[in-house]
Amino acid sequence: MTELPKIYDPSTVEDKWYSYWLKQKFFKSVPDDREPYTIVIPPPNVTGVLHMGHMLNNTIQDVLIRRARMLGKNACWVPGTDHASIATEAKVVSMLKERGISKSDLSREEFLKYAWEWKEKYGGIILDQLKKLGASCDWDRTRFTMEDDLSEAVIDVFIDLYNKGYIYRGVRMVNWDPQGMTAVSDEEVIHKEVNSKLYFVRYIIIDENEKIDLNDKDAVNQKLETGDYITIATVRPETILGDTAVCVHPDDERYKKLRGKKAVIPFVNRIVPVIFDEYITMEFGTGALKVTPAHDINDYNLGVKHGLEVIDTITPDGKMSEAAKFYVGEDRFTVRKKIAKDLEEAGYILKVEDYKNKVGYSERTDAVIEPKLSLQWFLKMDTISKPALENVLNGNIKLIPDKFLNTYKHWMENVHDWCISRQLWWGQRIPAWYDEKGNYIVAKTKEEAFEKFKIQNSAFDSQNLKQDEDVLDTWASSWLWPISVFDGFKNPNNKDINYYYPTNDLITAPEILFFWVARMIIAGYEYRNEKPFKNVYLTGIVRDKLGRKMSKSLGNSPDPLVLISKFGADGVRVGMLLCSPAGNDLPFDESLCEQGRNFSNKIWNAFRLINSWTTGDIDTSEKNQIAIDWFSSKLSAEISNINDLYSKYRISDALMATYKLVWDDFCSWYLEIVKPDFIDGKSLPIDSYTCNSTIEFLEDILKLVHPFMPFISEEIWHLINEREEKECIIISEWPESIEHDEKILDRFAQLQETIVSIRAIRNGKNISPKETLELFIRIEENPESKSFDPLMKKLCNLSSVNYTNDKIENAASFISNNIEFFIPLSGRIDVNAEKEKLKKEIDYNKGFLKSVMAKLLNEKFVSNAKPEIILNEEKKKNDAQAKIKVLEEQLSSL
RNA sequence: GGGAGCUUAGCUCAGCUGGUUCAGAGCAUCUGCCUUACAAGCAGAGGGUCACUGGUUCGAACCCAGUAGUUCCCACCA
Repeated sequence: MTELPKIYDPSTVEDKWYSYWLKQKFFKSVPDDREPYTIVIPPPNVTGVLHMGHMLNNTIQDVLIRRARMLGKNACWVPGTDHASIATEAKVVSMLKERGISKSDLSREEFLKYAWEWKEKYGGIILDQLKKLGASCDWDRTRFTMEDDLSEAVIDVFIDLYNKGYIYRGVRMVNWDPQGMTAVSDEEVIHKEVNSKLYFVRYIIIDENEKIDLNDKDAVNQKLETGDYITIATVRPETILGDTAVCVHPDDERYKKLRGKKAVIPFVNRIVPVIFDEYITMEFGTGALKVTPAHDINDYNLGVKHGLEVIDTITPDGKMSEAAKFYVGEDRFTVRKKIAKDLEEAGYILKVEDYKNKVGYSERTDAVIEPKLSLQWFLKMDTISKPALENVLNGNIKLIPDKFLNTYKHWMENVHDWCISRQLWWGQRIPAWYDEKGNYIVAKTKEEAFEKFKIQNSAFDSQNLKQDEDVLDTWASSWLWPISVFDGFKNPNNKDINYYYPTNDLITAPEILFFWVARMIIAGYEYRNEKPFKNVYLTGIVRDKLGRKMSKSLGNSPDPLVLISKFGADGVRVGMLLCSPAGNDLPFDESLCEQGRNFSNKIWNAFRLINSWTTGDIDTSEKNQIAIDWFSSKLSAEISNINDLYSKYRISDALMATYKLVWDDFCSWYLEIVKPDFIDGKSLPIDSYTCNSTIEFLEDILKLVHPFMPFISEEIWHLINEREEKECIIISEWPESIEHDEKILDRFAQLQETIVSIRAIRNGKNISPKETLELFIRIEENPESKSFDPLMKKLCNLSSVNYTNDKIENAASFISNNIEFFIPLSGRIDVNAEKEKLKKEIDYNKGFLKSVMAKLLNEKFVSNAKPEIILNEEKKKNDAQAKIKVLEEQLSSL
């Protein structure tokens, strides 16, 4: 018997077992005859560091993987990282900036060299951090979305989709991020409500052929004074520089007279047409709209419809362009203030109102998005997305929890074409090649492109084909992840993809349901004609105590590695899972990890107790036999309960059930019954049958605990016994639920109720736990009841258990299962207080009886309710009547 | 502007097709215990008008309608 510390110390244990598991290749998976169980990790950003969201997400994955492994499945968890084009490029740019290097000074190749250096240096950090958590990924399968094979898959898919007619190139209004200097997709724009100003600006109206000298201040003022103007409300006065029309509703009586007239753009003095369109909301603002086709999607559409000029007044980095003619080179927000002031001074502004509107922000850089016309690549979504909708709606792919079905459906039914090009360097470069005239061909290589050009035009001989400068959206590679990690593009019939695909569960955050999950499903059906996963488990968002999202800028996110060093990985895992039902936000608090750590310690000490026992040649007592029979049934019942919870993906509930099984049933009840007495400073020996049974129970319990707490379970597993090299809990068999005896469970539950009542009396009367008590039971002595006597004696510190036909005077009493119990307490009974207590109890039971009787006397109840319900009410009636009778007797005898 | 969800104990959440003493769990709180496995512990106790209002029903936390609060998603109203 080894001396074990009173407090479990995870620090040494965790690294030891993690490297042991690695050494034994327990995480490794290759196709075999077993049923596969597969998870592909949602690849974290290659530049990322582990945050609480990752912790939650990966803990859940590890729990599922470890349990599947124990269930005898071939568990395969594929790890990897995402190149995260815009986020990584931004990081590299700022890193270079610190070193005094500007991106614009570098060639594409030079920049990419720095970027790869950065990736090599920092790219693996997050995966190493996952190891600290205990993640049992098959590290030999680690993939990166920009490694050669995966990039090739992205390019091949692009070409394929282009050839199928799904990809097109077009001028579109895109969401332009002036800070990242790239287009971003609709999904990457976050709309926030902001306080703005609504400027009411007067536009002078003139007749079609009217000549007016707009530099003549007096002439202009006269126009404004005589009312020859239209007032237009705008929140973006700087876009006035790009106005090319004024628009009103054709039915608007106020503006009928404007037909055939022209408007003068203030300040710019450009003469533009007044157009009429039903798009206008007459009630909004003044019912008139200034049209800026280059900088607003609606205006753009109007422009297309009415053949308006497009003047692009804003540069890619958000400054006024040459075309704006004024304020050239100044930032758009500075110009907004300046032009407002200048217009005011020139008398064009009628009034300014406070106004709340929604403004789009870039998810990545938080810059205000500028709608901008540009030439981009798009993926047509309408037809390709159909199977992804159908197969989620029909339950072929399950969303957990299913409350996300509605939003999923809504999104998929209104899906927009996906802008897949990004004006960045870090990522897969678009395989389109241009000749000098700007004609292009989509092809994998320059040579292929050349050949294709030649097929179109045999005289083609341009040697200067240029590849598109843009790269593809990151999601254009991650949407292929479940297929590409198994090389399903390069080699679509390989052993791995055939075995592991479709994967089982995808664990991810609801925020990327559309970004990623939906698109993976689309790609799955397009390229494998099969779903990529069977279940999508959507985790909650980890928030702080104040309900705020954890973020770096708020500084409210604890460092997971610090938490692990404080509470142990097991403790943190339990802490994360304790209150995180699927789809619910998780208000994180360190105290949860503390609870997890305490649980580790509880298990540790249960083991310490068992470990301290010495066996002797003793018969098994009836008391111990009862405990063993009971716990055996209890364990079995709980295993099936826990299995059921897992099957419903109720992971926190499964954890809580495990927690209570260990803490309450095993430690507080079972061990307290069987542990040997302590006499003369020495623990008595225990019979070997009880000892062995207890160890078997402990082993099963450790197995149930293992998915949640891999380290401590493995540690104790090996402390129990010397084991073979590969005899580890991580690959042990998940315990089976054998048939259990409900009667044993019921009888023990009754016993527990009695014991709690006795302890309550002791506590209520302030009697020291050391003082023994006598118990009288008012029934005929019988063997079944008597068998519990030693057990009650031990757990309640009783000196004797007696059976009696009479009432006991001067005793505290209680009723349990319609049996009266007495504990003589001469001199410590307050008769009045007892009377009060009894009266209260009688009142309660009478009230209860009354409500039961009301039901039973109600004809409609008797005729409508199901027979078993009525029977139950009858039983309730009888029980209540019996109880009242006993209580009244007691009261009268006092 | 449209849509979806949520509201149960101080906190975080269970509560399956309306019916068992159904109002629950964990944590926190309070009381008493340093009882040789564990004070990171043991034993016990107190906490709730199930958001509000009405309806359906013999019976409602659960079904229906409305109201309020809250969260999320979608959307091009200047």
